[in-house]
Amino acid sequence: MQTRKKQIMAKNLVIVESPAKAKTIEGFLGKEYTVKSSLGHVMDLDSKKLSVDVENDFEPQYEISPDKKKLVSELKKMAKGAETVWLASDEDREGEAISWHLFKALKLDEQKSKRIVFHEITKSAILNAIENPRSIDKNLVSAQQARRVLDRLVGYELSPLLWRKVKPSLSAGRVQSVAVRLIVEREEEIKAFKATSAFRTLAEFRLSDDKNSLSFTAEYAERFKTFEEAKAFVENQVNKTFEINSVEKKPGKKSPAPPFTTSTLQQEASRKLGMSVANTMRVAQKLYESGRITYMRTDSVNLSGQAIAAAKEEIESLFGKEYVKIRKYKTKSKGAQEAHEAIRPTYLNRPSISGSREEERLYELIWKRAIASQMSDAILEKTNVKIKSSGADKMFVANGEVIRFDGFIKVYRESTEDTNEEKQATSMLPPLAKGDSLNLLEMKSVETFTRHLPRYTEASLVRKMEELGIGRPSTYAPTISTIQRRGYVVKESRPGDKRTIRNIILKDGKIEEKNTHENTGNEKAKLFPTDIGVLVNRFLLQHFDNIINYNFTSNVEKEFDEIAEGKKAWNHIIKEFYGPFHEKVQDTMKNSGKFSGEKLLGKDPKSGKNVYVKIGRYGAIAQIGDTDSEEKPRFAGLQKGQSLETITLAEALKLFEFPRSIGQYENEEVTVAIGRFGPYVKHNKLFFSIKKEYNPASLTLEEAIRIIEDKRKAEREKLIRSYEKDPDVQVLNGRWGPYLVIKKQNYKIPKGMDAASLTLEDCYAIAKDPKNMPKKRYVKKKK
DNA sequence: CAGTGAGCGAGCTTCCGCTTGACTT
Repeated sequence: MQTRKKQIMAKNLVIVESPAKAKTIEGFLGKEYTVKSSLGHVMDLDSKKLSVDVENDFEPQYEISPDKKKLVSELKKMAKGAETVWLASDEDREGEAISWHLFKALKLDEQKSKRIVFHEITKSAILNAIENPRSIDKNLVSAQQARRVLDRLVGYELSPLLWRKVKPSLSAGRVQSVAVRLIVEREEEIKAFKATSAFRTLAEFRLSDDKNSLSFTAEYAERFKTFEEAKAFVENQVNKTFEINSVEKKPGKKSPAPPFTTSTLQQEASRKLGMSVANTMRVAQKLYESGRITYMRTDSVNLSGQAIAAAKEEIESLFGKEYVKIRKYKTKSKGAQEAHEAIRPTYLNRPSISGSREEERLYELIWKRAIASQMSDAILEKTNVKIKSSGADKMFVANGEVIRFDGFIKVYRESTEDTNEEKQATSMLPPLAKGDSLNLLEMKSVETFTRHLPRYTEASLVRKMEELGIGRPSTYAPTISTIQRRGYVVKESRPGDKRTIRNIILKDGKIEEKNTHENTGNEKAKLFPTDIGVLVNRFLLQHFDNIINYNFTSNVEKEFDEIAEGKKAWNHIIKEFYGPFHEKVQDTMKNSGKFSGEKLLGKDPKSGKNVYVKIGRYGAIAQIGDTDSEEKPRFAGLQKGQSLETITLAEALKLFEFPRSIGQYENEEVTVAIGRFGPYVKHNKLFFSIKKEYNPASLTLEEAIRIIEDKRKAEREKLIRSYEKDPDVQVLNGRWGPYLVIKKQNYKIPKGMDAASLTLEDCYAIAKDPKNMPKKRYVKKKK
């Protein structure tokens, strides 16, 4: 085979991290080069053990990652046949370690292997790299090792402590625990927040001598604390005269945002396209693999010279020379390693591509942002107008903004942050001059409330993490799913409350008081902490505040830098940390009791016993009676939506009304109970989930029978075919279409076969073919 | 996920950062 021959004969083997990159680079290099990818790290610590010898200078026990065994042996074979192996992993701490691990795993020869680096995937950059090889930077590798070992020690000592003291299967780590802390603390701030209100007074004016001129709005420079003050003020404005006191014009400008990094892409895709962080990355990966964009996991805002030139050309041809402004951006984020370019289209002369709807929209966003980053400033003219009332001490103020030259705004405008700041409305202003007399069309004093800090969205959490230097572009999305999977945090939409707003309106010389309403506290796809999240955070804060300190990562990063510079030995750094840390872990393990968040709600009126809520082995539970009393306490799980913090005694007592017998059906007892997955009806050993439209507390026998019959009907419709001769064989209709079941084993039905007309023999044949076996799930979660 | 929470005890869970597939009943 052609490729095989080429591989054996290739004089040079180049190894990069990503296969898409390998393909591109192979095109740049001649026949004498074969380019392969390592798919990231090839060696790691065994996940089953601590794999760090804490007694022996913290020697890490690396092994070839189980899913990389095949790849490594393949690369090893190819390396043997090559004259030179070029280790071309990314130029950052992790990349250096990947090269080192490849060197070890492939058993490379120092004479025959070279380390090269490049920051952009262009022919000249690659050729330049080949001209300037170096050797592996062992100090940088040590810094990575320190990072890896520290994370392992923290994660694998804290997590088991949580299993013992809080709940099994929990986890803690340098990054995830801080992410949870951010969300828990934001929620606490929101709970402690008390909204206050003030009255803003807005007036709509028009020039007196020009009935056709544009009307505009100005705000009085004082806000009134009370309704009475506001009312007195507005009443005093009746039949007063208004005149322009001053008009001030100032030039202003706006500059474009830098091209996307992983974090800014996630934020803008969330705000502008409503995409989740994980989805954004999935779609970006597709665009990358199909050669549409550069690498999507990057912390760099840098563009290659080639890209800048292409952007310039594109802007010139689309909008003209005056729209071009070449800019070099510098990263501001902590701990950025800048191994790649910013995220940009591979070809800047393509404003759009064809693909799935999401691919098209995300691509367009990336194109616009990259193009706009090389465009001129928008030139603005800001106007500030002050208006004097004959019946007020302070002025009314109007702000206007006119765009004199649109510049980059022609293409792209960054969306605004979700903050608690009120938007300062600017409006279009008619031509105004000092001394102009104005007619008052309407004046309104409106009650406005202060707002609490916003809850985090996935994307705004990433932004905050980046700001703190916690996590990396490749881990933002996975970290966010981890903290949700562990049950520390939930992403939810919650309806808000209606709030009454008082208004005082002056129109046509008459004063009117009016109440209007606004919706407040409505949340869409925001992150909320759960009981467990709050509890684990409290536990960690109590015992390990140094680790979930917001500065922990940036402090250790400084030490990693010193290791990289050869100023410190990596295991010294680890030793300094581990001594006191490990002692604290052991002390907590021994001397601290269960950390269940137990809370006394009150007394059960029937038995007089104490009623508690706490976190149990499977989640939040209510308990009647004391644990150390002679009589066993009774337990009941809390329902979805209930929380330790908000549950009342009455609500907790209600939970003990289950399981409850509600009658007989087909000579079998029907009971209602609440399980881990919500309320259910039990009948003849079978379970039937109770849907939201029913209330389990008052479920009648009739309703229960309907639930049972509905499920039976669905079951009947599920069955496409069964066979008299062999009752073990069934053709069923599932979520993903028809499938075959033989003795509880599922099989895929090959494409092109009609499920309804399968004979028993067909079924056996399908079951025999290993192709139709359901493959093992990648992420296996089994007890 | 499977409808528990006593008590005993075995056996399991877990980190962060690099990368893609393979896959869902």
